[in-house]
Amino acid sequence: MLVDIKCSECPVFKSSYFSGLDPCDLTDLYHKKTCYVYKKGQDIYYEGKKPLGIYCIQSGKVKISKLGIEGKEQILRFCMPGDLMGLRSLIAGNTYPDTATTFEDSVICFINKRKFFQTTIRYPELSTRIMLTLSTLLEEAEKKITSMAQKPVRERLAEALVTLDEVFRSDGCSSVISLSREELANIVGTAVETVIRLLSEFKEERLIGVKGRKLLILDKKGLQRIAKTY
Amino acid sequence: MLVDIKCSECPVFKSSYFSGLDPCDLTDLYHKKTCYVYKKGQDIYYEGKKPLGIYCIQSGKVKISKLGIEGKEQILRFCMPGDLMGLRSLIAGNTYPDTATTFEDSVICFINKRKFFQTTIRYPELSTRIMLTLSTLLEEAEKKITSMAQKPVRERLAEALVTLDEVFRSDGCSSVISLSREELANIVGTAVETVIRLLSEFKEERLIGVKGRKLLILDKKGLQRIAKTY
DNA sequence: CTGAAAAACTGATAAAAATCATTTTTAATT
DNA sequence: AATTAAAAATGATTTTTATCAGTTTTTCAG
Repeated sequence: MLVDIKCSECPVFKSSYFSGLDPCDLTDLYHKKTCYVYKKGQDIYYEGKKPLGIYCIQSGKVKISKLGIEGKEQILRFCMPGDLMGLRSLIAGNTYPDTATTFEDSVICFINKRKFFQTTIRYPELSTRIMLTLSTLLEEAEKKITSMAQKPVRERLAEALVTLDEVFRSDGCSSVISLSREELANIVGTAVETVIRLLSEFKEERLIGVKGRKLLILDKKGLQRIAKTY
Repeated sequence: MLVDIKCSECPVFKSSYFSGLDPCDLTDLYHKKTCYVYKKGQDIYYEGKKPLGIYCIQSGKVKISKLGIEGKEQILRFCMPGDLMGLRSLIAGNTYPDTATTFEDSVICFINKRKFFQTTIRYPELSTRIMLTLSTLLEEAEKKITSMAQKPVRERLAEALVTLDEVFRSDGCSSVISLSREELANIVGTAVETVIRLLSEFKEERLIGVKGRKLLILDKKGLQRIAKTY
């Protein structure tokens, strides 16, 4: 598979952070970046590691998680093609506070720190976009804090399924969510058994379909009603 | 009380976002800003309102909260002198996703959108600092999500007390935390009665002192041990 | 295709936390 | 200083959720 393509020919280029660069800078970026192919389940970076640059997802999906009490995984969010990963730590100059793991086979480009900052300085609209991204992530995080603080597990699980549906949907068709029960528990903040019991309830209520590990959202409106996300 | 002082003479100037501005821009900023005096408990902005600029705290403390299920308050964080408030929404161009309420009598300056962006564009290091602030807030928020998901109430309350101690400490002396039990519950995500019972336990264990509404941290290390924040 | 390991599921029980009802204390106001 | 409203505290009870122990199903390497 050809992965080391020109940025201008990248499937995510139009909607990417770099769409505003002029051809010359774009060619330069292409020469400086490095493309890597990752198998499902591989770490791109991990908690405590020093950032050397940023990662841009060409294809695939990535899980961002954090270690909590006694090494228990807390899943924070998912990154999709076109997303930059590791922005935060690169900017703050800290080690990564979380771990990025591919969720399926993925192609991810690496741009080193110096090159990235050079480009950022030249393109103020890139800075603006980064601020926008950080702002959006922060708003989502604070919404999640509120859910965690105030909603019971059933509501949080419904909320998570609705969010996942949006993340995993390809085209218009209803998406298939393929996460282990444990991963669902690590998103919602509950025990695996509780997730299993609640999924059975949702299935009983014809809100979801269950086919082995794969979940199918059947009644998104119904789940949203349970989740109380208006 | 004289509040409409020159930015360069502001008590928080040295450590402020604007410390890098040259004298000319600083004078201009001073002429464009507006100072307001707020009584304790007043809203500076509220959820759903459109941002018209940003707020810079000259003196006082501000509580940032969000409405959750059935209007229940979720307290997200506190802002201190020198902090900018409302950055996020101004950048994202959205209505405020949260409410800022003074926690004590405060003096807060307002800088309108246009002026602020003019300045930001002229000073790349200001953009960088904003990105840094947003990054830090995001990291803290994601840490809090993990706590909410994985820690029992007792640990979360201990954690909140340690954080509050750092927020409210003036100089080196141990700080006095003056929040209602309900507000503590709205930080931690629990019921008021649970907070009351746990505070009694902490008092019993000589971790805190209770004098009416005022709490005194007696054994920060001990609380950190309970909170499991190493 | 088969067997072992992992994941999913089920039921019983325990623990944590919320809710409800009531009393006591504190703070604010006249 | 007395009055009153709000906040804090306490006890009993219920609900929610976690934990434990065991069974069934699925997945995947050989």
